[in-house]
Amino acid sequence: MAVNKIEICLKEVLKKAIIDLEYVDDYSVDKIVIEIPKDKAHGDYSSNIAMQLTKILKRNPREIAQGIIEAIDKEAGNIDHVEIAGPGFINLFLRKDAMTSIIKEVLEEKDNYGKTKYGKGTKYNVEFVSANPTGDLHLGHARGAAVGDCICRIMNAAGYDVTREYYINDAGNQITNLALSLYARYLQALGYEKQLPEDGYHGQDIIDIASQIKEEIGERYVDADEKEAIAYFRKVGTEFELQKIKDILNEYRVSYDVWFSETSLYDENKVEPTIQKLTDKGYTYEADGALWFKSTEFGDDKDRVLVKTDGSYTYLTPDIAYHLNKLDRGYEYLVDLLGADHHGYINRMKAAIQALGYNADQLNIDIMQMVRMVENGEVVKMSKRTGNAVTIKDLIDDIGVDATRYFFASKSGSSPFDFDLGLAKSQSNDNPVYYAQYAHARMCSILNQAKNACIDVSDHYELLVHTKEIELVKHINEFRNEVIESAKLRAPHKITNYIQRLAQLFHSFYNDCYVIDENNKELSSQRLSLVVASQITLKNALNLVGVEAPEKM
RNA sequence: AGCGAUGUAGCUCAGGGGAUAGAGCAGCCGCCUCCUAAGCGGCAGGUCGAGCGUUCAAAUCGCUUCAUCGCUGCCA
Repeated sequence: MAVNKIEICLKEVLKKAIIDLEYVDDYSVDKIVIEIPKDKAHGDYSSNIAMQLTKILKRNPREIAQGIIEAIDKEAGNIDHVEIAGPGFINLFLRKDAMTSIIKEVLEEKDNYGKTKYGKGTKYNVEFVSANPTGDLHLGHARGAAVGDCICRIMNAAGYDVTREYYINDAGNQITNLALSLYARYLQALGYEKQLPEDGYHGQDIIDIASQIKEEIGERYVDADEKEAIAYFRKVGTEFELQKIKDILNEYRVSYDVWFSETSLYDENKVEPTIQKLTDKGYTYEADGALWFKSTEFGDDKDRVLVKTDGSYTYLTPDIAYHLNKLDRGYEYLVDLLGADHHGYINRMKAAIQALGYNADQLNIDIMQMVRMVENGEVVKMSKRTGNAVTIKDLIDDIGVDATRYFFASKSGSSPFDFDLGLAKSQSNDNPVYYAQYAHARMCSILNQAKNACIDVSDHYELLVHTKEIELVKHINEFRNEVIESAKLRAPHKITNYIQRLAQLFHSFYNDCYVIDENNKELSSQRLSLVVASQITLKNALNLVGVEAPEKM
C-alpha cells in the first residue's frame, strides 16, 4: 500500500505505458519500483522497470525504456521530461510545482502529518526492557528502552495498534536473593552482625533501600521469625526496586501500558494449566526425574526441562505461560526485545507457542546486540563515579535524555556498538541531536519574525523553484513512507537518518533562501509555508524518537 | 566444536541487488553591516575483512575462509 500521491501517480502512469505498449497484459503496481536517485542529476524519481522487463521480453533494456518514455503520459504524471540513463534506468524529471502540494497537506494535518493507517490496526504487543526488579537499569537496558519505546511510537504512527508491556520477574530465586540481601543490609544498618549471602546483591542501592526501610519500620524485623522477615523484604524490596525502575524510565520518557507480574501467573493459576496443555498435546515426557518439553519437534537443538527434579519450575515454564497469556489476550503478533545474551531463547519459545497451537511467525524476537562502554580504547565496565555498572541515570546525568535517546535510536539494534562515554560527554554540543534541534529552533525563530512582520502562510507555491526549496519539499514528501518503512523493519534509526537529512536540507535552504522580505511579501509568504511544513515535519519526526523539539536554543 | 551477530573513512555508525559508497565526530581552507555561526560552502580521507560463485548489474545474495563478540544450565 502506497501512501504518497505523487508516487502512486507515477507508478500508474508507468503501468499504463507498459500495458499500452503490450509489453505485458497486466502488471501489479506493487511490482513497479520507483526510487529517488542519490544523484539529483538522475531525476526526481527513477525506475528500473525496463531492466526488470528484460527477463520477460528478452530485449535490450534501453530499447524497452525507449518505448516506455515515448508512451508515457507526461501530463497525467506531472512529468516535465524523461531520460534513459545508464543500463536502462528511466529518469523522471517532474514539473517544478509537482510536489509543492505536499506543503498544504502538512499544514492541514499538523501533528498528524506522518501518521497513516498502513498497519490497519493490527494488534501488536511489544515487550521490552523487562529487567528483574533487583537493581538499577544499565547500559544495555538503556538501549533496549530507547529502541523499544521508539519502535512503539513509530508503529503507532504507521497505524498499528501497539500495547507496550513490561514483564516483571518477581517470583524467582533472584527475588529471594534480593530479600536475603536486603534483610542482611537492614540488620547491618541497625548495627547487627549479618553476612550478605554469597551470591547476594552487593550494590549501594541495596544499602540505600535497607536504610530507608530502617527509617520506616525501625527494629520491627530484628527479632521476628526469619521466614516472616524474608517474606516482608521480598515484597517491599520488589516494590522499591520496581518503583525506581518506573521512575527512571519515566524520566527517560519511556512509558508502558501493562506492567505484567510473574507472580500473577501463579495467583491466577496460569502455569500448571499451560504444562497440562503441552502434556495433553503429547509434547512432554518424564525422564531423569524431571518433566521435559519436546521442543526438538519444532526445531530446537535439544529438549528443555519444565519441572526440575526438585519439583520447581525452570525459568522457561512461567515464560511459556506468559507468552501463551499474551497470545490469548488477542494480540496478533508479539514482539520481544531481548539482549544478545538471550538469543538461545528464540527457538525454545517459538517451539512452545507452536506446541500450543500458534504460528511461529506470531512471535518476533528482536535481538539487541551488546553495548560496551569504551574510554580511550579500553572497555570500561564500571562507572567511575559510583564504582558500579553504568546506569541509565549516569547517562541521563552525563549527556541528557535527548542525546542519550537519540544516540541509541540512531544505531541499528542488530549491530553491537561501542559507546564512548568520554566522547559523548566532551562533544555533547556537537552531538547530531543538537544539529536537528537547532534546525527546529531556527524554524521557530523565523516563524516568530514572520508574525512580527505580518507575513502569513500562503496556499499556493508557484514561486518555490529554488533547488534548495525543491530538495526540501521532496524530503518532506517522503516522511510518511519513511515512517512506514521504519515501522515494518522496527528500525528507529531510519527515522534519525531522516531527521538528520531534513535538518541538513533546512540549514542549507536557510543559508541560500532568505525568508522574511518585506519588499517581496508573496515570496516570503510562500517560503514561510515551506518553513512551517518543515517545522511540523521535524517536530513530528523528533517526537517519534522521543526527543524534544525546542523553540529556542 | 555447534548456533547467532558483527567486520564499510582516523573514531562511532548508516546504506543490505542498481548509476560516482554516505552521515556525524576528528583534520584542513573559506563565509556573520542581513530571519540563531550549535550554521553554511569547499578540501582531504575507502583494496566495503579476504576468496570463489549467482546476475545485465554485488558493499548488498550464496558458499568458503579469517577476525571479534555473544550464547550453547534441571541459572534467570
